[in-house]
Amino acid sequence: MLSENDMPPLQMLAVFESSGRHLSFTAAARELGTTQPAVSQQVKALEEFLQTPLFRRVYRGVELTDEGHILLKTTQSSFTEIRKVISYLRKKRTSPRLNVATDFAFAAYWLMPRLPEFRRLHPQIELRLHTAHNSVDIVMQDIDVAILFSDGVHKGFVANPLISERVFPICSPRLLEEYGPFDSLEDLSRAPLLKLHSDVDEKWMNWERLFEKHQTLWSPSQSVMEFDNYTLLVQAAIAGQGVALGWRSLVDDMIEQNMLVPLMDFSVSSTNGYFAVHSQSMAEDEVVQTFTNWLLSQEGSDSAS
Amino acid sequence: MLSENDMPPLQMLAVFESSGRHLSFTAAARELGTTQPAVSQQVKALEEFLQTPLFRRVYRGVELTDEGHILLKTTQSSFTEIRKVISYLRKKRTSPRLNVATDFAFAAYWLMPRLPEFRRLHPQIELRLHTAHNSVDIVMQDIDVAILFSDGVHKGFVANPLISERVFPICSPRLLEEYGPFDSLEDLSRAPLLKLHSDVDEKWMNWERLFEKHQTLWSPSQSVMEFDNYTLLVQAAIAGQGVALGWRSLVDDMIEQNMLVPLMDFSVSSTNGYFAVHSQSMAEDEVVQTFTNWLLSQEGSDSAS
DNA sequence: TATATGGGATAAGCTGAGCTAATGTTATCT
DNA sequence: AGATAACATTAGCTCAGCTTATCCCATATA
Repeated sequence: MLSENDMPPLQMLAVFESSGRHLSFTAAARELGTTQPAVSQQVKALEEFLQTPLFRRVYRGVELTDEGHILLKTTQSSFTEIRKVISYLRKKRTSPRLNVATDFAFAAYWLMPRLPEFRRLHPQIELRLHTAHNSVDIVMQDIDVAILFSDGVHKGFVANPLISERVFPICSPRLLEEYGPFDSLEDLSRAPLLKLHSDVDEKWMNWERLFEKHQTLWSPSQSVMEFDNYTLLVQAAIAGQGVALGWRSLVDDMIEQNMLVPLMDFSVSSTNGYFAVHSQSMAEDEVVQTFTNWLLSQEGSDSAS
Repeated sequence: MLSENDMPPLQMLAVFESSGRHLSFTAAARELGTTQPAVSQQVKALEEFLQTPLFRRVYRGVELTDEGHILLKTTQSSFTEIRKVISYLRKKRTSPRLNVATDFAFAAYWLMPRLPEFRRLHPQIELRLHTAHNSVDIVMQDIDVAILFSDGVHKGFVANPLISERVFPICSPRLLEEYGPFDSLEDLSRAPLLKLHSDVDEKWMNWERLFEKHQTLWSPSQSVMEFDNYTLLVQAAIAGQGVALGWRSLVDDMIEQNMLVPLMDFSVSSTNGYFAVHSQSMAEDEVVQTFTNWLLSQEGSDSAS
C-alpha cells in the first residue's frame, strides 16, 4: 500500500528489528508468535528489497552487517516510540470513561445535583461532561451518551425517554404577590414575561404555543424579555424579573425550595422531552448501559416516578 | 506477526499517518496508490484496535481527534526517520559496488598491476578489495567475486577458470651464477630452497610434489627456508636467499624484468589454479559479470592467452 | 428547489503475501 | 560418529487486505 518505490512492507521492518535485537531468527519468531521460516523469508525479502545484506549467518544465529546496524538503530527507536504511544492510547481507553453531553439547563438543574451519587456508585468511571447552550448545538461525535431535548427521533441512535415535556408558568413568590393572583392566562399580561429567543430551540414549548394549547390568544404587545439560554431565564425568574415557563424536573427543586411558584392550572404537555441518546454501536457498551440505566432510575425521570 | 496484544499491523499506522497528514482518506489513498475504501477500512480497524476514535468525519474530509493528534505526531516522526534510513541504504546500494576478495599473492602480483585499467574502463564501479593471507582464509560472505586458488569446486557458486596452475623453480640471476648451472633437479640440492609452510594451502604445488612429478626423490635433508605467505617467499627469492617455486602469471612480470630466472625444464602443471568465483545468485548481476569478463580478458589469464 | 458534486462508509468477492509444516544443510558439540 | 541447534528452502494453504460497486450525507450550484 505504501508507494512501492519508497518503503518495504513495514511488517518486514518489524521482523528485522526483532531479529536484530535477538541476533536470532528463532528467538524473533518466538517473540513475534510465528515460525523461524516465516522470519527467515521476511528478512530475506527485506534484504532483496534493499539489495544489501543485513545479517551474516553464523553458527547458531546471525550477526548484523554494517547496514544492518544502521537500520536496527532507526527501527528500534522508532518502534519503541510507536509502542509507547500505542500503549498510552490503549491504556487511556481501557480506563472506563464516559463522554456525556447535554445543555446547560439540564446540566445545571438536573444532572449536576444528581451526579455526585453516580460518582459514588461508580467511582471507576471517569465521566466527562460536555455542555452546550442548547441541545441543538450538541454534536454526537466523541460523545457516548447525550441527554437531548428533542422529539426522540435520532436516526442510527437509541433514544431512551428520560423526561417528557410538561411546562407551566413559573414566577417568584414576590412577583406573584405584586401581580397576582393569576386566575387566567390573560391575567399574565399584567406581568412581564420571560422567554427564549425564538431561534434558540424550536422544539421547546413557548408562550405562543402554550396560549394556543389553552385556546387563548397570544398578544404580541405584552412586555417580554428574551434570553438565549434557559439557565439565565430561570435566574431572571427567581430574581422576580418576570413570569417564565418552567419545565418539570428542571425546576422541581426550586419549586420545592419555594424560590419559584408553579402555576399548574396553565400547564401543558407534549411528546417532546429529554432523551438519553447513544449510538447504536454503543448499545452493548457496559459503561453506556450503566449510565443510561442510572439516568432512568433517577427521581425526576419518567420511569422512576 | 507482531504480538497481538501489543501493536496493530504496522500498515494500519502507515495508512493512518498518511490520512492524518492529508486530513483526507481520498488523498491518502492517492498517495499510497490504493483506494479510499481500503483506507477507510484500515483506519476504522485501527480505531477499533485502539478503541478510540482518531478522526472526526466532517464534510469533505476528516479532522483529527486529540488521540489522533497524539498518534500522528509519533507516527509521522518515526516514519520520516525510517524513510530516511531506507532511502540512505537503497542509495548506498544503487551505486554499483563490488566486493572482491583474493589472497595477497594474487592481489600483489596480478591484480594490482592491472586494476588501474579496470578503474579507467569502469569509473562508476566502486571496487572494494578484501585480501587474505591465502585463498583458504577467504570467507564468501559479503563478497561479490572472489579470486581463489582452488580446484574449481565450489558448491553453489560459479567458478570461472582464470589461470591454471603451472609451476617451475625460480631464482635470482645471482643465485644462478653462484649455484648453477642446474641441469637436473638433483642439482638444486646445492642451493637453499624456499617453501611455504605445509599447512598454509595444501592445494598449492610444493617441492615434494614437483620432485615426484619429475620422478625424482625428494630428500628432507635439503636446506629449506619456510614462509607463511607467498609474497614474502617471492621477495626472498628475488633477494637471492634461495630457489623458490614460481607460479605462472604471478611471477611473469618479475621474470620479464630479469629479477628472477625460471627453470622451465622442471615445470609442472595441475588442474588447480585461480578461479573467479561468485555466488549462483549473483550470476545475473551486471557488475559481477562486467568484472568477471574483464578478468578473463586480461593478459596472463588462460582465456586471453 | 432540484440537481450535482465530493468524500467517507459499507458490503461482497477476489487474491496473493505471508504463513505453516516438512525437509535440507551446516557447523559445532559430545 | 552421532546428536543438536539454527538458518535456508519448498510447497501448499488461507485470510487480511484489497477492489468494485453502491449508499449516504453535506454542501454547492444553477
